[in-house]
Amino acid sequence: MPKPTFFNLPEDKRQRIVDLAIEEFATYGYRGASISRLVAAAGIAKGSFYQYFDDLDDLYRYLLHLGAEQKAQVLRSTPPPDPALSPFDTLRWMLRGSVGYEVTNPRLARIAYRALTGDGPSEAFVAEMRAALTGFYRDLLAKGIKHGHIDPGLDLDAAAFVLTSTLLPLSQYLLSRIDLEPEDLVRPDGPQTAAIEALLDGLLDILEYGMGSRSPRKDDSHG
Amino acid sequence: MPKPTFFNLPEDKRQRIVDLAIEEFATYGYRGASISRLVAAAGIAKGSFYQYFDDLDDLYRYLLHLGAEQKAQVLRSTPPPDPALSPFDTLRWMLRGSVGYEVTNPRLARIAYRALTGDGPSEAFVAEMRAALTGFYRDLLAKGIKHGHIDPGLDLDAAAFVLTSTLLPLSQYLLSRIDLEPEDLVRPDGPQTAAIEALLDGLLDILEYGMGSRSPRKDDSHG
DNA sequence: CGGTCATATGACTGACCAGTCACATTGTAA
DNA sequence: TTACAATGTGACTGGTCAGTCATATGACCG
Repeated sequence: MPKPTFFNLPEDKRQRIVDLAIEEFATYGYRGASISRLVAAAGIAKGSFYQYFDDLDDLYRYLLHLGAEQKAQVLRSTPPPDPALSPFDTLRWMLRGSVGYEVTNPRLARIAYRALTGDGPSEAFVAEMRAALTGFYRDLLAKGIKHGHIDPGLDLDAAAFVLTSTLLPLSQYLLSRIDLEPEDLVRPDGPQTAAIEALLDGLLDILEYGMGSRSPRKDDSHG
Repeated sequence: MPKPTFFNLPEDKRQRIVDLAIEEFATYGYRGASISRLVAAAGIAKGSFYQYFDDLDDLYRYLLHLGAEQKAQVLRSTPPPDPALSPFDTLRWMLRGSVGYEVTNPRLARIAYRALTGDGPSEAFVAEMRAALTGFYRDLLAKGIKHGHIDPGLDLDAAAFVLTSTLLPLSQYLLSRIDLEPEDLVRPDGPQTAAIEALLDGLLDILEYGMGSRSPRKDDSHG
């Protein structure tokens, strides 16, 4: 965590440092980021950086923390669906929120995505965060089975893996497909919003149908 | 591509350099890899490195090329299924081969995986390779529709994205789940092989059911 | 005014790195 | 043996970097 000195900084200066740090990490990745370059861009002395942070890693984790907090706040702004409904209703709600957030904060989203896919402090860090995500999806599906929305014969490991793998890069995929002005994204009635919704529907339809209750479970005797 | 001098090297020396280069990139990533460290480990002079390669990027691309070639060779060792069958039969065949290869060459597989998920020469390089993969899955599904194995109402963009996202990290996921001795993997009747097959079945079942022909396409009117 | 504390500064150190190049060694053919 | 080409070598250059520290600035209080 940053030192008190950092939080005592005037709002605009602190924000400038955060913005430039996001730009630095998003451009060069965790390994490529440089304190020297950052302080030069921010117009502060090298020594000042060390008044604010222990090191680059400290700053990096703070940015991840910031992103997680902002995303959680966006999610809290709309009420979650009834937990008794299908897990895919919950997923749809989560994805609307997180995609909306990430698409309006693409640079920080990119850092967080990379953190979950290998760029980051250590392999263990990455593995830990991914495992947490997979565990969450697993629980969600287990609840879905209890409520009869998910096929009881489902391979939970396989299913949780599919969800993690698919939903994690989703925002990055959408960002790569829609090269557009950020203001388009704010308008909830824009054409891009509709395109995003359509793809999200197509995606969840595949997953929900693939994992949902099946009357006669398909006899799968390959191999 | 490496220079002729590299290919003129005695087999064992060349192999040693390749092995240590794989170790270097797998451990430190594209950005973190160091020529100085590599030549020290390999016991060759810095100058010699430049007799063999233009630079680290040259070596890196050569390793990716090598991995792709080896994987293709493994795939060629078993005949592909009838193209008129379901795309998922083709996928099953591909996955058996590539998972088998990657699980026995985990270090090089890790480099290739990272290359496709952000670590690498440039963002453009990554995007290009991912796009090629997605295009391949898209074509495969399109053929499946023609033969009646895939739902004609399927959102091809969404489906190809799901396949790319799921199948790309599959080997890495399996590798993380099975901490085992490499020799276990060679034995085609080992317990790990069965576990891999089971998860692969569970995975493809979800995807095939989600994308396959549906008699009455589910009415999906969320939103 | 003087004193004290928090903050800002940037020159400096030691480490690492990529890439070069003049020279050494080895292989090969005349 | 000599001559020549291919290959091997590692000290050296110029660059970037993280992290330090003595010093400077400014704010606040007595």
